Amino acid sequence: MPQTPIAIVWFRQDLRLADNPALYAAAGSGATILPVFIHDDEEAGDWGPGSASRWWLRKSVTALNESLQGALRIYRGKASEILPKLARDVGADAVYWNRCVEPWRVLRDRAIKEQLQQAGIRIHTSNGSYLYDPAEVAKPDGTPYRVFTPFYRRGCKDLSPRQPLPAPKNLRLDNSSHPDGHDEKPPLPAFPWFDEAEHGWQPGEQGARDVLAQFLDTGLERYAEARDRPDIDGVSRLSPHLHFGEVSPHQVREAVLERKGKQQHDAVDKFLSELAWREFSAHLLYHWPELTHDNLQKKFDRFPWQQDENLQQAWQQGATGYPMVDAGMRQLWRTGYMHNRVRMIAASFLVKNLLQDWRVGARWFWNSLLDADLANNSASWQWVAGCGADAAPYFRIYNPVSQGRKFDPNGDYVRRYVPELATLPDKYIHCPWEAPAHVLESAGVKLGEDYPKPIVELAASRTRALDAFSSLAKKAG
DNA sequence: TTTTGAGTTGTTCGA
DNA sequence: GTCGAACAACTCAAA
Repeated sequence: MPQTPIAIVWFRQDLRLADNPALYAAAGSGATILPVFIHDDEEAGDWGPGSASRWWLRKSVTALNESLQGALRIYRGKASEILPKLARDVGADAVYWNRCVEPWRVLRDRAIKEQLQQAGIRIHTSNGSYLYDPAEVAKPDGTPYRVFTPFYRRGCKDLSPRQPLPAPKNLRLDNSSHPDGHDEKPPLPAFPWFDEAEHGWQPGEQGARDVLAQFLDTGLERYAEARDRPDIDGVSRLSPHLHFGEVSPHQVREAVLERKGKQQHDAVDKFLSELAWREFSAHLLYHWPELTHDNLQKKFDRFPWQQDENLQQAWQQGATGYPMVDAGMRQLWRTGYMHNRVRMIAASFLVKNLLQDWRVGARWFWNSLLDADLANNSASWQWVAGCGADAAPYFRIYNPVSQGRKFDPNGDYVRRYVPELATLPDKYIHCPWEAPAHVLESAGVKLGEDYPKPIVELAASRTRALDAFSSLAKKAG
């Protein structure tokens, strides 16, 4: 038997040492720490990490292992088998982890907890990943919120997030050899074609710290106006770091609040409310696990989705003939990332103008986004489709041309990702089909050859979407 | 229980 | 070019 008790710390979406409540508690117990990560694709079912996420995850786990001086045991397989066996084999006294909201994890973790407890092992779980514990926020009558504003203004008001915890000092790590673990074989690289140098991401806790520092220095002050502009880098770019828990929302919140001077007041509030949307998505997924696949509003079960694989493929490939949509979809394919404003435009186009089921889009994003997050992705797609928690006005249908003119006024963003249109004048950069023949010719663009003609007509497809929505309103449908 | 006010992100039309 | 109004009906939150 070991001289000191052994505590397993099970890392999941909290790949950091600082402000990690599970790690902090385990270290504080005086036990020898045995850190573990498990690639559990089997129990994840349909929602294991997508292709792009795998690239990130692999790097981030490696970075975490380095911070832990190589002590991280990395396994591949069913956590419900690996963890109890490991706990038995090493004679663990306790197992620590931070809770997640993905339905498959909630179910799995509950079963593992019971199993371990029956074996006499102490389980210690924490809320490591959200400012407001999704299970704790509730209306006065005890039921969960379905609308953002009251959730944020009321539900979260009296719950004050914790101060970030320091990284534990003098971690007593288990250094014994462990031939059974340490499956270092990385998952297949997901996006073999994408150029790592191009996007400049650095997965891991240090990378997250750098991105946050950069945002505080140069991004925050203009965040309120710039966040909607894909042509200038006005967003925080924290999303993948937050998703994998390389930085906690508590750390981000605290850092941002420190900057809440007079000038940055609005920007800070705006940014914190964006962080709160992440909280709201987690709240929704926690309370409505069917969010990933069922319309939250049941009447949408009879929405007349079309199923057209040609249209879906054109959308996926960035070949719809609408530059703003195509630029976004190509940015996604090339870099594993898409600017938030463009996500809404591209998503709205698929769901409203093409009448394709939101689940088709959600699946594509899940697979292609480095920051794919089940709560954010599911909640946001339902929001765009109008079947989500809050009743979006039925008439909110984005026009990719007006959105382009408004948020990419010089066409810089389009030109970056749709280079075949690069020499087109600003006036036509968002609507090449309206350009006179001689303009197209001098820009060297043959519509239908170099760049597609629009696959649907905007006004007609908008009317069609409005009709589809009003068909839902009819009683007894 | 009933009632009232409100609901992230938009577009179009006509004055 | 700018600006305000219209665009369904519904659900949720809270009084």
